[in-house]
Amino acid sequence: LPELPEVECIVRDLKRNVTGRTITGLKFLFYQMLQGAKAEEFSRQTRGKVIEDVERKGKYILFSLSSNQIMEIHLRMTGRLFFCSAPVNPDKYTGAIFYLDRNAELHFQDIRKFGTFKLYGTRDLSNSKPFLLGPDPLCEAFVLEFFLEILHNSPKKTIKAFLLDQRKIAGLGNIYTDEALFRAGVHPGRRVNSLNLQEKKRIFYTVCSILQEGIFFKGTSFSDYRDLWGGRGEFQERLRVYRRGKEPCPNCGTAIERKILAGRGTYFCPCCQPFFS
DNA sequence: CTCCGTGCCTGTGAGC
DNA sequence: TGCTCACAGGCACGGA
Repeated sequence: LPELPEVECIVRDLKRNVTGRTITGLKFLFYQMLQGAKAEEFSRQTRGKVIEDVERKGKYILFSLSSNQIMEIHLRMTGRLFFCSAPVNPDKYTGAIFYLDRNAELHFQDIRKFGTFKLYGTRDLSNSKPFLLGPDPLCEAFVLEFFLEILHNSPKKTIKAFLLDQRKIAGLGNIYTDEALFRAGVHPGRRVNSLNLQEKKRIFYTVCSILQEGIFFKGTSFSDYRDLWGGRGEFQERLRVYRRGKEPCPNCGTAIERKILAGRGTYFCPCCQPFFS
């Protein structure tokens, strides 16, 4: 499940390996990622274009192509990008192959086919989804004062729903949200307006630090995530509550609980993260 | 505004 | 062993 740290790792590797390369061809093996767009048209518009830059907005990957085009890829649940410097046979989950110059290939693979591709002009960028996201928690502008302000604007939301809302903050998913709240000692079902300043400060700090730690350990390969070369991250070994229902809390030994909150399987320690309103 | 359910997909693993 | 079925959670959408 690629969240901000996983997408950041992929984008860093893409920057080093595909920027400056020309897309010499694009072949589709399934079409769900196009969401109704015409494959032929998509291929025609990317063929011959130079990848000038790759960047991340939240969990979106944006390729800047020559002739002022942006290609947006979202990996959703099980999407992967796999780079190879020489041609390889696609596996059964490969949905698209970008042929690059010097014989390199970039394969898009997706078991569940939820991933999406979009293509638009740089002029339309301000109307695109990635531009409508909340602030990136790793950017310099994301300071405590700002976090307190946006929290203040959503008093009735639960803190878990708030952190997962990409219009408030961009990049957190289910794994890093649960881990950040555990480290902050805050129950995921708490309403934002029930949090005191200390708790808000701890959440701010743990959100920032958990994401940086996730990047440092090359992401969470709990199940599906792989890096640009198919390698695994290491952060799954450092998860303290996610998918550890019934196991003892690493702080106090109490059994970790699992409940559905904000529509997701949610893990927390009932002792270290007490609920009250 | 906010919450909730549904749809999109397929692999995994528990239980019978 | 082999079958069924709930579950995994990203985002969009419609309705309460």
